[in-house]
Amino acid sequence: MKRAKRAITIQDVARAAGVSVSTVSRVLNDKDDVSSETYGKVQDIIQELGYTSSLAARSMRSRRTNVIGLVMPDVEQPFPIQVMKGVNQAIAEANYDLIVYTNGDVRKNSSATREQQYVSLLNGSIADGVIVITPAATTFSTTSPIVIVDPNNETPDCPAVIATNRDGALAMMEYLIGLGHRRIGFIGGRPELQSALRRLQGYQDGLRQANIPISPELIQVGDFSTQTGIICAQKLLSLPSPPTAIFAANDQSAIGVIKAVQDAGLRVPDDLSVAGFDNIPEAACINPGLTTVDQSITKMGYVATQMLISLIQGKPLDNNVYKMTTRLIVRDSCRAIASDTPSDPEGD
Amino acid sequence: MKRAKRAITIQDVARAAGVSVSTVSRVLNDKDDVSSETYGKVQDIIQELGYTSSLAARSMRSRRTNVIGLVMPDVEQPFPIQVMKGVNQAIAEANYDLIVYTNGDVRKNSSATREQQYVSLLNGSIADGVIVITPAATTFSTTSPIVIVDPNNETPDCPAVIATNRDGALAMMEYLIGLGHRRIGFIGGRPELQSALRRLQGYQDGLRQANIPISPELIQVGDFSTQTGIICAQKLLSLPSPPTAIFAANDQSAIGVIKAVQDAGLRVPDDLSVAGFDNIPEAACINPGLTTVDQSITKMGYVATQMLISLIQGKPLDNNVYKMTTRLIVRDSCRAIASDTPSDPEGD
DNA sequence: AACAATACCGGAACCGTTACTGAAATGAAG
DNA sequence: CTTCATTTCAGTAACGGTTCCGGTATTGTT
Repeated sequence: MKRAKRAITIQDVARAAGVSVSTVSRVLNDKDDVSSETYGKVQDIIQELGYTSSLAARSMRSRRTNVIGLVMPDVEQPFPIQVMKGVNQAIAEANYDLIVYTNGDVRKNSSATREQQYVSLLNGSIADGVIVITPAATTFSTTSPIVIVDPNNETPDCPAVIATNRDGALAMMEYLIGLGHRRIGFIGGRPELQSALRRLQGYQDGLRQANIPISPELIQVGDFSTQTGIICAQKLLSLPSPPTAIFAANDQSAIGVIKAVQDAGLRVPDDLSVAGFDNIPEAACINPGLTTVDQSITKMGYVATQMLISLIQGKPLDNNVYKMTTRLIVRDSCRAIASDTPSDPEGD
Repeated sequence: MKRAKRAITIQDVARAAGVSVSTVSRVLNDKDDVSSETYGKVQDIIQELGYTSSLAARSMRSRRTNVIGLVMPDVEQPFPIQVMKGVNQAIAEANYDLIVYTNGDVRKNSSATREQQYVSLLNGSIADGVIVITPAATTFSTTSPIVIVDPNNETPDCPAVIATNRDGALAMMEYLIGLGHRRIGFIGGRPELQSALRRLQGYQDGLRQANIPISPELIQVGDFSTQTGIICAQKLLSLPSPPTAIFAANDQSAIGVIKAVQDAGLRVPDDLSVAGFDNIPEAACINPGLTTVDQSITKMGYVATQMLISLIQGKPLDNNVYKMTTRLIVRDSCRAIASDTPSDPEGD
């Protein structure tokens, strides 16, 4: 590894090329008032010295860096990772660069002030715009464009991409009820997040729609983690009258439910149906395949990035809020209830 | 969303507090020559205005940012994502911040010059040190510390974390041969990567050790992707004398192999044993569970970060190269060969 | 040939921050 | 009452770029 004492600066290039610093800068930024001869000479020197302009210095002076900032809540969860992939795709196509800002400590992340700090940090200095994933905060103060994925308020006051959480959950409930389930357990997500509340609402609306009374004991408060999914599932299973299906507010929890059920010596879906929400990659490869609600997480990141780039380039948005439609993904973790229910046994 | 016209600078804070800019700077950096009275006043104003210092300006002036840069080859692959998680953990513990630099386009990433660009970009301006994952380049020019995860040369000239790729592959071969397999197919990784070559070497050494001749037709050149895993598996299966086991150079390929085998109407492990390398999370949840080689990917990121932080703080490293030991993970995708081999059928 | 227009380039100011230098104020010591 | 050290702060020069402004040299126009 070569380890230079000092980084090569634009001064070094200028000196080597025998031109002024400002001329080198013009070459770097493809300004037109440079003779092709000088342009070539400077380019050669840049190649030769392996010069890369300092992002810090550049962004400080000219408020344009071609870098997009991404603030991630937690790198352990599949959801933000999936969003990040979508962001990455859009970034690549638009010839921007991506800087991800993240803090490993989960506990710190719920803090809204910390999120604001990151936004300020990126936006004020380095990035032309910022994307924030699943913030705890509901509002941000910023000088450059911002787009929020899965915002934490119902009617976001800044550009955002949201999934139709209630509709998706409702669709799942219609599916489960259609399979004959009447006692359906629900494992919620972190209650401080809007998306979790909307999914709970879909659950409740589904029951109401089918004239099934809502039983509070069937509703558990989770936190989107596998571990808590296991615990909540155990609670539901130990009820005097346990549910015949469990709908978890995200796939991570649902995977926990499947684990708990199998550990209890029961089989999915034969003894209990399990449904999730998100359609993360793991949902397809676990056994049994998880029936879930797809919300095109990667596409959410992709769309958010396109929106942000439009804003950066000064183009107005068609819609300030992009609603990502959800889609029911039927795999093998749910089954029609057959025993002791003399309803309509369709051939399936 | 509040959208200020101009970001708040240290000047604004100084003016509001009635002190000089340099005093505010000293408060920010906890220098000792400031009276507690002034300190409190300035802190209050900072809170009130919601001031965050510009990372760009700060890093330009003082060569200390408390930020660590991570250069990722590709955000689609599980390997770098796993490493990133480990990096993130160590970052959080050490109270650093993390900036990830990535470029979405896979084709661009193999370019060594592009990697160098990213390294320069981060190191020269923003980050106190840089971690590079699975570079195509073998050497980097940099002014600040750098640690490489899975470097692309056998004897790295800069601090690195490497898995014992050959040993791990050898252990897998011993296991497979111990199960009675003699015709073992191999699906390699991207041949320009050192880790892929070392695994191939482990495969060959395993055969040699057991006095099994190396058949070139059993060795396929892959690229670590699931898609290519499928294609290579199909080629191997269509051989006049197909293998009884396939060892893929990574889990992604192995998953492709399982798909291809199942699509061909065969069963894993009954008709064919399949083994992988990496132990990515998916390996545990596919059906059948993939027998693979664990190389503690997350820990690689964790260790690399600790090494980098030591270097940043001026502490010398015990070892310039950290070798991560590999471990055989036996799941359900391999089975002892029973039919038509009158060797030694040990009870297992 | 004289002048205007244009292409090309250098000089200098500035972006927001920190490090260094030094000055005013205060207190201690002679 | 002077002298000197100490505390506390303000002023200023960088850091590495970009951009505006203006100055030559070249070209075009009459």
